[in-house]
Amino acid sequence: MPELPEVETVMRGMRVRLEGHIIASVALRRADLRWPIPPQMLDVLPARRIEAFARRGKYILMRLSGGWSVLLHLGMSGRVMLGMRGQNEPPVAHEHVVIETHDGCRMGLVDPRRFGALDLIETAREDEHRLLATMGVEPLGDDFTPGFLAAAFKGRRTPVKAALLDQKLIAGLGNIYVCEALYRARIHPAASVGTISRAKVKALVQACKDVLSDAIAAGGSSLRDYVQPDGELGYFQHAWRVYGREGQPCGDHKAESCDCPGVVRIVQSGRSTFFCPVLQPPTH
DNA sequence: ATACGCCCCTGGTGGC
DNA sequence: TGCCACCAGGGGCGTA
Repeated sequence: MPELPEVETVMRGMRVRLEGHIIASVALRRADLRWPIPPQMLDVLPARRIEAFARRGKYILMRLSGGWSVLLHLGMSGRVMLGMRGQNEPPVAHEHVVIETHDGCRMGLVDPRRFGALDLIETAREDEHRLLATMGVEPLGDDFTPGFLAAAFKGRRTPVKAALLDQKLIAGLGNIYVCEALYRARIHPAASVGTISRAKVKALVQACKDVLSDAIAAGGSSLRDYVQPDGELGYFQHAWRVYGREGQPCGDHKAESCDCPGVVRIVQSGRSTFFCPVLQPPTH
């Protein structure tokens, strides 16, 4: 479910509901997600104040008093359920972790496939964490520029789809938004990065930023308030222009139209890629 | 040092 | 209904 915009929106929801609150209890219903959950969370978290939230790529950081941070990744199927402590709540399947605060806020972490991750780290050493240390630039940050991307692409033959998915290069783009960004920039997903013109690189950087900020804006507006009893945010606008539209016309019907015979689906490094064969020709 | 499969795991969907 | 193959937003890791 979550790529950068979804993670950002989940984090904002957590911030609104939990920042400033004191943790009362932690329940680990399962000892492991992708990796073991450090059991010392049970000792460390209670009585600490939730000071701040941050996002790094697709990771959420929850910073606590006393110099501890909780690191959270939602994997493919992770969801954060935010609500109030209740009595007759039906149990939620795959709710592996529950954190409650003194004033009754309840956060459940649901993750059926358990590709997600949860860890406890010292706030001062967040950047040294093995999962964060090698992360690339934030695509919405000032460091992600045409110059940066052109330098990274120079002389390399990696397919551009794979390069954009590489979290060590750019942190936060996933399969859907990469397809959408390549479509907006009119670049074929199999193009070797070293062959992409400077103008196209520039368009690609802008397309990445646009596609992410559009989705964040849609996510924020779809949450009227953050007092929803669940974190079921999913993908906000399902109006993808190419993703999931194999055989259908590309674009968003209104603003764009194309005579293409339909969106094409190919598989690159084991994952589906969708693109328009007319607007994203193999050479340019 | 880079690149590519493999694998982790559960659930939904569509065909027979 | 049942069974089965296939697919799914991620990403680390071992092997070449």
